[in-house]
Amino acid sequence: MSNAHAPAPTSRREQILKEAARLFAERGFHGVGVDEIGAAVGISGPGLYRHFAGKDAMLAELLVGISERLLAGGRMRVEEGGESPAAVLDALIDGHIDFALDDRPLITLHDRELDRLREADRKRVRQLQRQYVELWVEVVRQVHAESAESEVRAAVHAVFGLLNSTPHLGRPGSLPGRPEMARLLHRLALGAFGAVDAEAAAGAGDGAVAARRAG
Amino acid sequence: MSNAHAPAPTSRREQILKEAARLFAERGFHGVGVDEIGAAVGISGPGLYRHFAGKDAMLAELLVGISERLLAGGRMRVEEGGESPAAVLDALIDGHIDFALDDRPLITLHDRELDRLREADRKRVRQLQRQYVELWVEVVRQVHAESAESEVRAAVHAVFGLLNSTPHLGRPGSLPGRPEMARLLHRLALGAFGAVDAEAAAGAGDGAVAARRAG
DNA sequence: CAGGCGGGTTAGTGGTCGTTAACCTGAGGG
DNA sequence: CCCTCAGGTTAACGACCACTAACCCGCCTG
Repeated sequence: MSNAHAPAPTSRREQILKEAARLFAERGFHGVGVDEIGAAVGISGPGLYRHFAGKDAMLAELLVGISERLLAGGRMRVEEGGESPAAVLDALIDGHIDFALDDRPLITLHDRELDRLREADRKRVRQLQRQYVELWVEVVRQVHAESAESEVRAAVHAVFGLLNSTPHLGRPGSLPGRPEMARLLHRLALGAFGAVDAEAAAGAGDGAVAARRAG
Repeated sequence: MSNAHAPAPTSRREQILKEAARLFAERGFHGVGVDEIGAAVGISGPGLYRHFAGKDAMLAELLVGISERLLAGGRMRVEEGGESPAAVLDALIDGHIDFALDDRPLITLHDRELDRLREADRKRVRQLQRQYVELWVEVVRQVHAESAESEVRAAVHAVFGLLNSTPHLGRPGSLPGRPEMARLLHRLALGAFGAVDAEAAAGAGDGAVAARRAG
Protein backbone atom coordinates (compact mmCIF):
# COMPACT_ATOMS: atom_id res chain seq x y z
CA MET A 1 0.00 0.00 0.00
CA SER A 2 2.50 2.59 1.16
CA ASN A 3 6.17 1.79 0.82
CA ALA A 4 6.96 1.24 -2.83
CA HIS A 5 10.71 1.46 -2.29
CA ALA A 6 10.88 -0.02 1.20
CA PRO A 7 14.44 -0.31 2.48
CA ALA A 8 13.00 -3.48 4.02
CA PRO A 9 14.91 -3.88 7.22
CA THR A 10 12.24 -6.47 7.93
CA SER A 11 11.86 -9.31 5.47
CA ARG A 12 8.51 -10.21 4.02
CA ARG A 13 8.24 -13.20 6.29
CA GLU A 14 8.72 -11.12 9.40
CA GLN A 15 6.21 -8.57 8.19
CA ILE A 16 3.65 -11.32 7.65
CA LEU A 17 4.36 -12.83 11.04
CA LYS A 18 3.90 -9.51 12.75
CA GLU A 19 0.55 -8.82 11.15
CA ALA A 20 -0.59 -12.40 11.67
CA ALA A 21 0.27 -12.11 15.35
CA ARG A 22 -1.76 -8.94 15.67
CA LEU A 23 -4.76 -10.43 13.90
CA PHE A 24 -4.60 -13.75 15.76
CA ALA A 25 -4.45 -11.87 19.04
CA GLU A 26 -7.39 -9.67 18.11
CA ARG A 27 -9.78 -12.24 16.76
CA GLY A 28 -8.35 -15.64 17.51
CA PHE A 29 -6.63 -18.12 15.24
CA HIS A 30 -9.84 -19.51 13.76
CA GLY A 31 -11.33 -16.05 13.62
CA VAL A 32 -9.04 -14.65 10.94
CA GLY A 33 -8.75 -15.88 7.38
CA VAL A 34 -5.68 -16.09 5.22
CA ASP A 35 -7.14 -13.44 2.94
CA GLU A 36 -7.15 -11.00 5.82
CA ILE A 37 -3.57 -11.73 6.72
CA GLY A 38 -2.58 -11.26 3.12
CA ALA A 39 -4.50 -8.02 2.88
CA ALA A 40 -2.72 -6.74 5.98
CA VAL A 41 0.61 -6.95 4.17
CA GLY A 42 -0.65 -5.79 0.80
CA ILE A 43 -0.77 -9.11 -1.00
CA SER A 44 -3.84 -11.19 -1.31
CA GLY A 45 -4.77 -14.57 0.04
CA PRO A 46 -2.83 -17.47 -1.37
CA GLY A 47 0.26 -15.37 -1.94
CA LEU A 48 1.14 -16.24 1.63
CA TYR A 49 1.85 -19.80 0.58
CA ARG A 50 5.04 -18.60 -1.11
CA HIS A 51 6.34 -17.90 2.40
CA PHE A 52 4.63 -20.38 4.69
CA ALA A 53 3.42 -23.93 4.34
CA GLY A 54 0.06 -22.96 5.77
CA LYS A 55 -1.81 -21.02 8.39
CA ASP A 56 -0.79 -23.48 11.08
CA ALA A 57 2.86 -22.97 10.22
CA MET A 58 2.55 -19.25 10.91
CA LEU A 59 1.09 -19.85 14.34
CA ALA A 60 3.69 -22.49 15.08
CA GLU A 61 6.55 -20.22 14.11
CA LEU A 62 5.11 -17.41 16.23
CA LEU A 63 4.66 -19.52 19.33
CA VAL A 64 7.93 -21.39 19.07
CA GLY A 65 9.75 -18.14 18.34
CA ILE A 66 8.34 -16.28 21.30
CA SER A 67 9.02 -19.17 23.65
CA GLU A 68 12.59 -19.45 22.46
CA ARG A 69 13.21 -15.75 22.80
CA LEU A 70 11.76 -15.67 26.30
CA LEU A 71 13.90 -18.57 27.39
CA ALA A 72 17.04 -17.26 25.70
CA GLY A 73 16.59 -13.85 27.29
CA GLY A 74 16.05 -15.42 30.67
CA ARG A 75 19.10 -17.65 30.37
CA MET A 76 21.22 -14.70 29.31
CA ARG A 77 20.22 -12.68 32.34
CA VAL A 78 20.83 -15.58 34.68
CA GLU A 79 24.28 -16.27 33.23
CA GLU A 80 25.23 -12.62 33.37
CA GLY A 81 24.52 -13.08 37.06
CA GLY A 82 23.98 -9.86 38.93
CA GLU A 83 25.47 -8.89 42.24
CA SER A 84 22.96 -11.06 44.03
CA PRO A 85 20.10 -13.46 43.35
CA ALA A 86 17.76 -10.56 44.02
CA ALA A 87 19.45 -8.57 41.27
CA VAL A 88 19.07 -11.49 38.86
CA LEU A 89 15.40 -11.72 39.73
CA ASP A 90 15.07 -8.00 39.06
CA ALA A 91 16.62 -8.52 35.66
CA LEU A 92 14.30 -11.42 34.87
CA ILE A 93 11.30 -9.35 35.85
CA ASP A 94 12.40 -6.36 33.79
CA GLY A 95 13.05 -8.55 30.80
CA HIS A 96 9.64 -10.12 31.00
CA ILE A 97 7.99 -6.74 31.47
CA ASP A 98 9.70 -5.33 28.40
CA PHE A 99 8.43 -8.28 26.49
CA ALA A 100 4.89 -8.01 27.79
CA LEU A 101 4.76 -4.30 27.13
CA ASP A 102 6.36 -4.34 23.68
CA ASP A 103 4.94 -7.52 22.22
CA ARG A 104 1.42 -7.64 23.53
CA PRO A 105 -0.01 -9.65 20.66
CA LEU A 106 2.59 -12.36 21.13
CA ILE A 107 2.00 -12.50 24.86
CA THR A 108 -1.68 -12.89 24.15
CA LEU A 109 -1.14 -15.70 21.68
CA HIS A 110 1.32 -17.36 23.98
CA ASP A 111 -1.30 -18.56 26.43
CA ARG A 112 -4.36 -18.43 24.26
CA GLU A 113 -3.77 -20.41 21.11
CA LEU A 114 -1.33 -23.05 22.23
CA ASP A 115 -3.73 -25.92 21.67
CA ARG A 116 -4.21 -25.10 18.00
CA LEU A 117 -0.73 -26.45 17.28
CA ARG A 118 0.19 -29.80 15.88
CA GLU A 119 1.27 -32.26 18.55
CA ALA A 120 4.99 -31.89 17.83
CA ASP A 121 5.05 -28.10 17.93
CA ARG A 122 2.88 -28.01 21.01
CA LYS A 123 5.22 -30.32 22.84
CA ARG A 124 8.18 -28.15 21.87
CA VAL A 125 6.49 -24.96 23.05
CA ARG A 126 5.44 -26.52 26.30
CA GLN A 127 8.94 -27.77 26.91
CA LEU A 128 10.37 -24.30 26.35
CA GLN A 129 7.76 -22.78 28.63
CA ARG A 130 8.55 -25.31 31.32
CA GLN A 131 12.26 -24.56 31.12
CA TYR A 132 11.52 -20.86 31.40
CA VAL A 133 9.39 -21.45 34.45
CA GLU A 134 12.06 -23.59 36.07
CA LEU A 135 14.61 -20.87 35.40
CA TRP A 136 12.50 -18.47 37.41
CA VAL A 137 11.80 -21.03 40.11
CA GLU A 138 15.50 -21.53 40.75
CA VAL A 139 16.17 -17.83 41.03
CA VAL A 140 13.14 -17.13 43.20
CA ARG A 141 14.13 -19.95 45.53
CA GLN A 142 17.54 -18.38 45.97
CA VAL A 143 15.87 -15.18 47.08
CA HIS A 144 13.24 -16.89 49.22
CA ALA A 145 15.07 -19.97 50.35
CA GLU A 146 12.63 -21.09 53.01
CA SER A 147 9.67 -21.44 50.63
CA ALA A 148 8.40 -24.78 49.40
CA GLU A 149 9.24 -25.48 45.78
CA SER A 150 5.67 -26.24 44.78
CA GLU A 151 4.52 -22.92 46.20
CA VAL A 152 7.29 -21.06 44.42
CA ARG A 153 6.35 -22.72 41.16
CA ALA A 154 2.73 -21.76 41.57
CA ALA A 155 3.79 -18.24 42.47
CA VAL A 156 5.88 -17.97 39.33
CA HIS A 157 2.90 -18.97 37.24
CA ALA A 158 0.77 -16.45 39.07
CA VAL A 159 3.30 -13.67 38.59
CA PHE A 160 3.40 -14.45 34.88
CA GLY A 161 -0.33 -13.95 34.91
CA LEU A 162 0.22 -10.65 36.66
CA LEU A 163 2.87 -9.43 34.25
CA ASN A 164 0.98 -10.65 31.22
CA SER A 165 -2.15 -8.79 32.26
CA THR A 166 -1.19 -5.76 30.20
CA PRO A 167 -3.12 -6.77 27.10
CA HIS A 168 -6.35 -6.68 29.09
CA LEU A 169 -6.05 -3.04 30.05
CA GLY A 170 -8.51 -0.43 28.84
CA ARG A 171 -7.01 1.99 26.38
CA PRO A 172 -7.54 5.49 27.67
CA GLY A 173 -5.70 7.76 30.07
CA SER A 174 -7.08 6.08 33.17
CA LEU A 175 -3.84 4.16 33.42
CA PRO A 176 -0.17 5.02 33.91
CA GLY A 177 2.14 5.53 30.95
CA ARG A 178 4.62 2.93 29.85
CA PRO A 179 7.59 3.77 32.14
CA GLU A 180 5.41 4.12 35.22
CA MET A 181 3.64 0.91 34.24
CA ALA A 182 6.94 -0.94 33.99
CA ARG A 183 8.04 0.22 37.42
CA LEU A 184 4.64 -0.56 38.92
CA LEU A 185 4.58 -4.08 37.51
CA HIS A 186 8.09 -4.62 38.80
CA ARG A 187 7.02 -3.60 42.29
CA LEU A 188 3.89 -5.75 42.14
CA ALA A 189 5.85 -8.80 41.07
CA LEU A 190 8.38 -8.37 43.85
CA GLY A 191 5.58 -7.75 46.31
CA ALA A 192 3.90 -10.99 45.28
CA PHE A 193 7.10 -13.00 45.51
CA GLY A 194 7.78 -11.46 48.89
CA ALA A 195 4.48 -12.86 50.09
CA VAL A 196 5.25 -16.45 49.14
CA ASP A 197 6.86 -17.15 52.46
CA ALA A 198 3.97 -18.06 54.66
CA GLU A 199 3.52 -16.14 57.81
CA ALA A 200 1.59 -19.25 58.55
CA ALA A 201 -0.10 -17.75 61.57
CA ALA A 202 -2.31 -15.59 59.37
CA GLY A 203 -5.46 -17.44 58.38
CA ALA A 204 -7.56 -16.32 55.46
CA GLY A 205 -9.85 -13.35 55.82
CA ASP A 206 -8.34 -11.40 58.67
CA GLY A 207 -6.35 -8.87 56.71
CA ALA A 208 -3.19 -9.59 58.60
CA VAL A 209 -0.87 -9.19 55.65
CA ALA A 210 -2.55 -6.02 54.47
CA ALA A 211 -2.18 -4.61 57.94
CA ARG A 212 1.50 -5.48 58.02
CA ARG A 213 2.59 -2.80 55.66
CA ALA A 214 0.98 -0.13 57.84
CA GLY A 215 2.67 -1.47 60.99
CA MET B 1 -23.90 -40.91 29.35
CA SER B 2 -24.43 -41.66 33.03
CA ASN B 3 -27.62 -40.41 34.64
CA ALA B 4 -30.57 -42.03 32.93
CA HIS B 5 -33.03 -40.95 35.59
CA ALA B 6 -31.47 -37.64 36.49
CA PRO B 7 -33.41 -35.82 39.20
CA ALA B 8 -32.28 -32.86 37.09
CA PRO B 9 -31.47 -30.24 39.63
CA THR B 10 -29.89 -28.63 36.61
CA SER B 11 -32.12 -27.86 33.68
CA ARG B 12 -31.18 -28.87 30.16
CA ARG B 13 -30.16 -25.30 29.37
CA GLU B 14 -27.73 -25.19 32.27
CA GLN B 15 -26.30 -28.54 31.32
CA ILE B 16 -25.70 -27.31 27.79
CA LEU B 17 -24.14 -24.08 29.03
CA LYS B 18 -21.79 -25.95 31.29
CA GLU B 19 -20.54 -28.25 28.56
CA ALA B 20 -20.32 -25.40 26.08
CA ALA B 21 -18.21 -23.43 28.52
CA ARG B 22 -15.84 -26.32 28.95
CA LEU B 23 -15.50 -26.89 25.23
CA PHE B 24 -15.13 -23.19 24.40
CA ALA B 25 -12.43 -22.89 27.02
CA GLU B 26 -10.59 -25.93 25.71
CA ARG B 27 -10.63 -25.22 22.03
CA GLY B 28 -11.92 -21.70 21.54
CA PHE B 29 -15.30 -20.46 20.37
CA HIS B 30 -14.60 -20.99 16.69
CA GLY B 31 -12.81 -24.24 17.43
CA VAL B 32 -15.86 -26.19 18.58
CA GLY B 33 -18.87 -27.05 16.48
CA VAL B 34 -22.47 -27.25 17.53
CA ASP B 35 -22.43 -30.99 16.90
CA GLU B 36 -19.75 -31.40 19.54
CA ILE B 37 -21.70 -29.38 22.06
CA GLY B 38 -24.77 -31.43 21.34
CA ALA B 39 -22.84 -34.68 21.65
CA ALA B 40 -21.51 -33.55 25.02
CA VAL B 41 -25.04 -33.48 26.41
CA GLY B 42 -26.29 -36.55 24.60
CA ILE B 43 -28.33 -34.90 21.88
CA SER B 44 -27.02 -34.21 18.47
CA GLY B 45 -26.34 -31.00 16.58
CA PRO B 46 -29.35 -28.94 15.72
CA GLY B 47 -31.26 -30.12 18.76
CA LEU B 48 -29.57 -27.27 20.57
CA TYR B 49 -31.70 -24.80 18.68
CA ARG B 50 -34.68 -25.83 20.78
CA HIS B 51 -32.91 -24.17 23.71
CA PHE B 52 -30.79 -21.39 22.22
CA ALA B 53 -31.14 -19.04 19.31
CA GLY B 54 -27.67 -19.95 18.11
CA LYS B 55 -24.09 -20.57 19.04
CA ASP B 56 -23.49 -16.88 19.66
CA ALA B 57 -26.36 -16.81 22.14
CA MET B 58 -24.70 -19.49 24.25
CA LEU B 59 -21.46 -17.55 24.46
CA ALA B 60 -23.32 -14.35 25.23
CA GLU B 61 -25.29 -15.93 28.04
CA LEU B 62 -22.12 -17.42 29.48
CA LEU B 63 -20.16 -14.19 29.45
CA VAL B 64 -22.96 -11.97 30.66
CA GLY B 65 -23.81 -14.48 33.36
CA ILE B 66 -20.30 -14.75 34.71
CA SER B 67 -19.81 -10.98 34.70
CA GLU B 68 -23.06 -10.45 36.55
CA ARG B 69 -22.23 -13.08 39.15
CA LEU B 70 -18.79 -11.65 39.74
CA LEU B 71 -20.15 -8.16 40.19
CA ALA B 72 -23.04 -9.28 42.36
CA GLY B 73 -20.73 -11.29 44.58
CA GLY B 74 -18.37 -8.37 44.90
CA ARG B 75 -21.16 -5.92 45.73
CA MET B 76 -22.51 -8.28 48.34
CA ARG B 77 -19.18 -8.54 50.09
CA VAL B 78 -18.68 -4.80 50.03
CA GLU B 79 -22.12 -4.12 51.44
CA GLU B 80 -21.68 -6.71 54.16
CA GLY B 81 -18.71 -4.56 55.09
CA GLY B 82 -16.18 -6.28 57.26
CA GLU B 83 -14.53 -4.89 60.35
CA SER B 84 -12.20 -2.84 58.20
CA PRO B 85 -11.43 -2.02 54.58
CA ALA B 86 -8.68 -4.62 54.77
CA ALA B 87 -11.22 -7.24 55.79
CA VAL B 88 -13.46 -6.29 52.88
CA LEU B 89 -10.51 -6.62 50.55
CA ASP B 90 -9.81 -10.04 52.00
CA ALA B 91 -13.38 -11.04 51.29
CA LEU B 92 -13.19 -9.75 47.72
CA ILE B 93 -10.00 -11.68 47.13
CA ASP B 94 -11.39 -14.89 48.60
CA GLY B 95 -14.52 -14.57 46.53
CA HIS B 96 -12.57 -14.11 43.35
CA ILE B 97 -10.27 -17.01 44.21
CA ASP B 98 -13.21 -19.32 44.80
CA PHE B 99 -14.53 -18.34 41.44
CA ALA B 100 -11.21 -18.79 39.66
CA LEU B 101 -10.63 -22.16 41.25
CA ASP B 102 -14.14 -23.55 40.84
CA ASP B 103 -15.11 -22.17 37.45
CA ARG B 104 -11.91 -22.31 35.45
CA PRO B 105 -13.59 -22.61 32.07
CA LEU B 106 -15.65 -19.51 32.68
CA ILE B 107 -12.64 -17.54 33.87
CA THR B 108 -10.86 -18.57 30.72
CA LEU B 109 -13.70 -17.52 28.47
CA HIS B 110 -14.10 -14.31 30.37
CA ASP B 111 -10.97 -12.71 29.00
CA ARG B 112 -10.47 -14.79 25.89
CA GLU B 113 -13.62 -14.74 23.82
CA LEU B 114 -15.09 -11.36 24.64
CA ASP B 115 -14.69 -9.99 21.13
CA ARG B 116 -16.76 -12.77 19.57
CA LEU B 117 -19.88 -11.15 20.98
CA ARG B 118 -22.37 -8.99 19.18
CA GLU B 119 -21.83 -5.30 19.84
CA ALA B 120 -24.66 -4.99 22.35
CA ASP B 121 -23.64 -7.96 24.48
CA ARG B 122 -20.01 -6.94 24.38
CA LYS B 123 -20.83 -3.48 25.67
CA ARG B 124 -22.88 -4.96 28.47
CA VAL B 125 -20.12 -7.33 29.53
CA ARG B 126 -17.50 -4.62 29.41
CA GLN B 127 -19.67 -2.37 31.52
CA LEU B 128 -20.09 -5.06 34.14
CA GLN B 129 -16.37 -5.75 34.13
CA ARG B 130 -15.63 -2.05 34.56
CA GLN B 131 -17.99 -1.79 37.50
CA TYR B 132 -16.33 -4.80 39.09
CA VAL B 133 -12.91 -3.24 38.64
CA GLU B 134 -14.07 0.05 40.13
CA LEU B 135 -15.49 -1.81 43.11
CA TRP B 136 -12.05 -3.22 43.80
CA VAL B 137 -10.35 0.09 43.13
CA GLU B 138 -12.42 1.82 45.80
CA VAL B 139 -11.69 -0.81 48.39
CA VAL B 140 -7.99 -1.00 47.59
CA ARG B 141 -7.73 2.76 47.83
CA GLN B 142 -9.19 2.64 51.29
CA VAL B 143 -6.49 0.23 52.34
CA HIS B 144 -3.71 2.05 50.52
CA ALA B 145 -4.89 5.61 50.68
CA GLU B 146 -1.72 7.29 49.54
CA SER B 147 -1.58 5.51 46.17
CA ALA B 148 -2.50 7.21 42.92
CA GLU B 149 -5.82 6.04 41.50
CA SER B 150 -4.39 5.17 38.11
CA GLU B 151 -1.78 2.96 39.72
CA VAL B 152 -4.35 1.25 41.89
CA ARG B 153 -6.50 0.58 38.85
CA ALA B 154 -3.58 -0.94 36.97
CA ALA B 155 -2.70 -2.98 40.03
CA VAL B 156 -6.24 -4.33 40.24
CA HIS B 157 -6.05 -5.44 36.62
CA ALA B 158 -2.70 -7.05 37.30
CA VAL B 159 -3.97 -8.87 40.37
CA PHE B 160 -6.88 -10.19 38.35
CA GLY B 161 -4.29 -11.58 35.97
CA LEU B 162 -2.54 -13.14 38.92
CA LEU B 163 -5.68 -14.70 40.38
CA ASN B 164 -6.92 -15.86 36.99
CA SER B 165 -3.65 -17.62 36.26
CA THR B 166 -4.96 -20.90 37.65
CA PRO B 167 -6.17 -22.28 34.32
CA HIS B 168 -2.62 -22.11 32.98
CA LEU B 169 -1.17 -24.43 35.57
CA GLY B 170 0.26 -27.80 34.67
CA ARG B 171 -1.81 -30.69 35.90
CA PRO B 172 0.38 -32.94 37.97
CA GLY B 173 1.47 -32.97 41.58
CA SER B 174 4.13 -30.33 41.12
CA LEU B 175 1.69 -27.79 42.53
CA PRO B 176 -0.13 -27.28 45.83
CA GLY B 177 -3.61 -28.64 46.40
CA ARG B 178 -6.70 -26.51 46.27
CA PRO B 179 -6.77 -25.15 49.86
CA GLU B 180 -3.06 -24.38 49.89
CA MET B 181 -3.44 -22.79 46.47
CA ALA B 182 -6.25 -20.58 47.70
CA ARG B 183 -4.22 -19.37 50.66
CA LEU B 184 -1.16 -18.84 48.51
CA LEU B 185 -3.05 -16.80 45.93
CA HIS B 186 -4.54 -14.75 48.72
CA ARG B 187 -1.11 -13.96 50.08
CA LEU B 188 0.27 -13.15 46.65
CA ALA B 189 -2.57 -10.77 45.91
CA LEU B 190 -2.13 -8.93 49.20
CA GLY B 191 1.61 -8.85 48.65
CA ALA B 192 1.12 -7.26 45.26
CA PHE B 193 -1.33 -4.68 46.56
CA GLY B 194 1.03 -3.91 49.40
CA ALA B 195 3.68 -3.01 46.83
CA VAL B 196 1.54 -0.46 45.03
CA ASP B 197 2.67 2.34 47.30
CA ALA B 198 5.89 3.49 45.75
CA GLU B 199 8.92 3.49 47.90
CA ALA B 200 9.92 5.85 45.16
CA ALA B 201 13.54 5.77 46.16
CA ALA B 202 13.92 2.29 44.70
CA GLY B 203 14.86 2.46 41.04
CA ALA B 204 14.42 -0.53 38.79
CA GLY B 205 16.92 -3.33 38.93
CA ASP B 206 18.51 -2.94 42.34
CA GLY B 207 16.49 -5.49 44.22
CA ALA B 208 15.57 -3.03 46.93
CA VAL B 209 12.08 -4.35 47.48
CA ALA B 210 13.19 -7.94 47.44
CA ALA B 211 15.83 -7.11 50.00
CA ARG B 212 13.27 -5.43 52.22
CA ARG B 213 11.64 -8.59 53.35
CA ALA B 214 14.96 -9.98 54.57
CA GLY B 215 15.78 -6.79 56.49
C1' DC C 1 18.76 -12.51 -25.23
C1' DA C 2 17.55 -16.94 -22.92
C1' DG C 3 15.93 -18.72 -19.10
C1' DG C 4 15.24 -19.67 -14.32
C1' DC C 5 12.98 -18.22 -10.43
C1' DG C 6 11.10 -15.49 -6.55
C1' DG C 7 6.96 -13.74 -5.69
C1' DG C 8 2.73 -12.53 -7.19
C1' DT C 9 -2.24 -13.22 -9.45
C1' DT C 10 -7.12 -15.32 -10.13
C1' DA C 11 -10.16 -19.25 -10.32
C1' DG C 12 -11.56 -23.36 -8.45
C1' DT C 13 -12.23 -27.27 -5.11
C1' DG C 14 -13.24 -29.92 -1.18
C1' DG C 15 -14.57 -29.79 3.35
C1' DT C 16 -16.52 -27.86 7.39
C1' DC C 17 -19.95 -25.56 9.85
C1' DG C 18 -24.04 -22.82 11.45
C1' DT C 19 -28.55 -22.80 10.55
C1' DT C 20 -33.12 -24.12 8.67
C1' DA C 21 -36.71 -27.40 7.10
C1' DA C 22 -39.47 -31.14 7.59
C1' DC C 23 -40.66 -34.83 10.09
C1' DC C 24 -41.29 -37.77 14.36
C1' DT C 25 -42.62 -39.23 19.10
C1' DG C 26 -44.31 -39.60 23.67
C1' DA C 27 -46.59 -37.46 27.46
C1' DG C 28 -50.46 -34.84 29.40
C1' DG C 29 -55.37 -32.68 29.15
C1' DG C 30 -59.97 -32.12 27.86
C1' DC D 1 -59.29 -40.59 21.66
C1' DC D 2 -57.52 -36.66 19.67
C1' DC D 3 -54.78 -32.70 19.88
C1' DT D 4 -50.93 -30.06 21.33
C1' DC D 5 -46.55 -29.31 22.20
C1' DA D 6 -41.84 -29.82 24.05
C1' DG D 7 -37.98 -31.77 22.55
C1' DG D 8 -35.89 -34.51 19.60
C1' DT D 9 -34.35 -36.52 14.71
C1' DT D 10 -32.08 -36.47 9.84
C1' DA D 11 -31.33 -34.12 5.49
C1' DA D 12 -30.15 -30.32 3.05
C1' DC D 13 -28.48 -25.63 2.07
C1' DG D 14 -25.46 -21.81 1.82
C1' DA D 15 -21.50 -19.50 3.33
C1' DC D 16 -16.97 -19.57 4.34
C1' DC D 17 -12.38 -20.95 4.13
C1' DA D 18 -7.74 -23.25 3.69
C1' DC D 19 -5.40 -24.73 0.16
C1' DT D 20 -4.11 -26.00 -4.84
C1' DA D 21 -3.67 -25.21 -9.83
C1' DA D 22 -2.40 -22.68 -13.47
C1' DC D 23 -0.75 -18.75 -15.13
C1' DC D 24 2.13 -14.40 -15.15
C1' DC D 25 5.87 -11.09 -14.88
C1' DG D 26 10.09 -8.61 -13.71
C1' DC D 27 14.71 -9.29 -12.38
C1' DC D 28 19.11 -11.20 -12.35
C1' DT D 29 22.68 -14.19 -14.30
C1' DG D 30 25.43 -16.18 -17.95
